Amino acid sequence: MVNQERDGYDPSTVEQKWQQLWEERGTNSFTLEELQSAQDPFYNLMMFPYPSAEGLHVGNIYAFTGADVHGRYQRLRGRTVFEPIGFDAFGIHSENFAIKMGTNPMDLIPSNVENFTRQLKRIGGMFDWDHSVDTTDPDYYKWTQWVFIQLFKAGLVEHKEAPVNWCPSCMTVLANEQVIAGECERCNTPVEQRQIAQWFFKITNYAQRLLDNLSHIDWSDKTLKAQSNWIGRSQGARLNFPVINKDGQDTGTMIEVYTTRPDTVFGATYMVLSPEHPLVDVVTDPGLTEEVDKYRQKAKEKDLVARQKVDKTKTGVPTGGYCQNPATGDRIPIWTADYVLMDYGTGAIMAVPGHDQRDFDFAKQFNLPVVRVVAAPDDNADTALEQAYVGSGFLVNSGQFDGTDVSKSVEIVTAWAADNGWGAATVNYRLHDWCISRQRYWGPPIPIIHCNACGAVPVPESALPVVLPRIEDFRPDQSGISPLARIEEWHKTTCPECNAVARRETDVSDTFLDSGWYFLRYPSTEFADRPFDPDLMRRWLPVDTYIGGNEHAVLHLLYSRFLTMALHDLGYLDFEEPYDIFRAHGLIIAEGSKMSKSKGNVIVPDPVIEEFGADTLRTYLMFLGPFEEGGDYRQDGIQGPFGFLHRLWDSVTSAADGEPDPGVERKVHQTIRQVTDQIPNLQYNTAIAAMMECLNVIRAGGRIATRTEVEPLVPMIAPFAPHIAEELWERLGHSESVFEGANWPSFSEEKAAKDSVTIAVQVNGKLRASIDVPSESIEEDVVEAARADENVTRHIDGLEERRVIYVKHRLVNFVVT
RNA sequence: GCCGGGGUGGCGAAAUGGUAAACGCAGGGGACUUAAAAUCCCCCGGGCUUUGGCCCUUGUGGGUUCGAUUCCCACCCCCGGCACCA
Repeated sequence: MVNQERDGYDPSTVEQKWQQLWEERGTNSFTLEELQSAQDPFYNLMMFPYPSAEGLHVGNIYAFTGADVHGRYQRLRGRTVFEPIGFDAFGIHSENFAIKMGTNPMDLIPSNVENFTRQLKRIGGMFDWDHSVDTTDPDYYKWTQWVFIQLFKAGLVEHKEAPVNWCPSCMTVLANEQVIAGECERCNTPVEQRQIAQWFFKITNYAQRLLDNLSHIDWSDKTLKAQSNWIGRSQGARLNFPVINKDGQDTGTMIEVYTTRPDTVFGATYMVLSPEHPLVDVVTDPGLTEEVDKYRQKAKEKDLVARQKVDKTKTGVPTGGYCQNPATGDRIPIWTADYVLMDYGTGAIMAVPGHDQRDFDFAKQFNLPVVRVVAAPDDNADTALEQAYVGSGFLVNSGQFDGTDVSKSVEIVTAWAADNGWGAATVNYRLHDWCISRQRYWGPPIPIIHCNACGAVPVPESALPVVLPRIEDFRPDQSGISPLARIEEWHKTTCPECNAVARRETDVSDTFLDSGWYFLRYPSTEFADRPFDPDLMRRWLPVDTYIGGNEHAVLHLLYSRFLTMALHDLGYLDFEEPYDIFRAHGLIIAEGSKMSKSKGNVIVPDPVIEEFGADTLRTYLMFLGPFEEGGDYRQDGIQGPFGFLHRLWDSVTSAADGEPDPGVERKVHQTIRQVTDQIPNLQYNTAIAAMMECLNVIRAGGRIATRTEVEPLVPMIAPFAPHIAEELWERLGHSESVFEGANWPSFSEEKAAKDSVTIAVQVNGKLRASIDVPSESIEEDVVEAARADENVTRHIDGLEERRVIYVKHRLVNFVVT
């Protein structure tokens, strides 16, 4: 423990004082006029939290502090920094928690938001509380619904049937994460799939643009890669296989398959349709209908998670139908098997067991023929296949294409198929359309009215918001559909077009829609008549820096890019990418292992702030390790930054007038240089270490600092420890906040320059001496000084000197034999 | 299986081709003090040592280089994500 009596630093007094002053003076908040006229604007965004009942944990604080440091630094450099925060309070988490507690989410959320607000203020974030958003506020979700309607009008919204996880015992829709090992997490009943009509956003229309833009946005590499993998562009071909009857005659039905290896078509020995494929009924032999139906029913009973698990033992049944392989003319059987997914490609494949491991496994299981159509350079057409071969080589057993190298075969065979009218090159994406329907209560109602005569009609914009009614019975029940469907007085309405009796859509929208556009709203919260003001958009958007967790690498970050792109195309925005820079922060663990309630190692910030202050906690978190990699929170380690801030306080408050010591001044300038370089690159841990080192030099031997030596450390520590920085800045005689005006210190290369340098002297790469030489010494002098060193002499005497390596200001290496 | 990120003292870590272990924690010794705290000074990867020094050490094995924690190849382990994507 530090003696507070002596140095007078009491974190809680200082922090309360400055938090109050910031609020009174409006230090961190903007008026509308200020936003409209801001010079050199910098939009500093961080991912807004979901306000849980537990409150903020140290992982949240870590993320917010790292982003806040970035914003505060930009402000100290003179930029006008807008740093808003809000609450992503709709969604299944809040709803499940409310169900568990037996509380209505409408009561639960405000108290959570209040608690989060208190905690966020306490850690000293530079938040503009006048521009906060809460996604559950009708003034906000009015515009979420507006976004839906704009996309609907643009033809980017589609209503179609899609499978959902269904618990037959709870009679409710489950989210994927509520399905544990194929069973409902609440009652352990096996989960099945149900087809329900749902609303989709056609994000796949944008797949190529979403992929292409990745090459010019400045994002963390791992996030870019995750998005690119998620979009999953693949190049291949669609091939048509005619269905034939028992006599080998064409029935007029075609099965279209997608393949990335059209060149292996000669090896397609059977076909597989996904159990959901509509042609299964058409091709199935009447004698096998029962078997096939049984299999399809079994597949349906699998939940969506289990269905996609890799399983060594493949299942499937023959349909009794046949196709003709258009390359060989052979008759090949049609099977149905659940290893083929309706979701991808065309939901049907040509099976090439020789060159696809899944098809190979299936063929072995059911004794289907395996034909080699690619041979490795040292193999031939008859080399046996022990497993699917996917390497390089040349085509075999492929008619006129025998001998074609596989590097060219895809193109050549596709062209042949196209010429003969049974195929075409195509691009396929793994990305699916975005299902935004939720058969739940806690979200914004989807603003659609279903009319028997007019179909699905959007709610007129003048009638927005469609307010989510407070209902006591918000839990899922036996009816199995959205809770709002039970409230007739709510969903019964009239059609906006024909005035007939009609019904409101009773599904609510996905939380990712709420968070998909929130950054557009922050600057415009004053405007009740528009979601975002065009002038403010031009001044502040796109976001300059967005910092958040990589757990949102695909969903949130992809959806918000899509919405921005769509709104751009509709003429609402003049940019199409929302975030210039995105950086993913690392994860905080505690005492070497992941924080979890069950382990009981969750660090709660409040008691830590109580004992050490927010400034120490912030500085410690940023000191733990590289911000983009995370760190290990250890209880004992906080003493380091705590002591550092105390010593800084002591040195600043006792600083004397006078000339700085030249050696100390050099260190100060070197430190400014390093910290200035590292903070914008989020290298916070080493920037803090540099300041610690600098203060150690200033205080060495118990010396009292001069004011010029220690003053630059105050604005430099300010991004990390804003309260103590404000207090010390004031005590140094400044009347304004350190954050008003560009108070970042400057350095001079001249003053940072060393007048002597330590040179490592090696013989054959091994260190034999260290010598000090004047930094402007010429090579010859340094080499001679090195050669003169006694220990060096011992190692080179009597040997032949072949080379001397000289690296300025670094080393001399004598290469001898 | 695929795609990321990692593996360095007792611990968190630093160094991106040039003195491995900066900074901090924990530990040990000393100064100041009636005492404690705070502050300041010293030690703190391992081994050998004639105390001058010498040898070993960044997951493992190889390579490139005067020189490799850093670049290349192969392998092992840990963490995260995706996963029958045709």
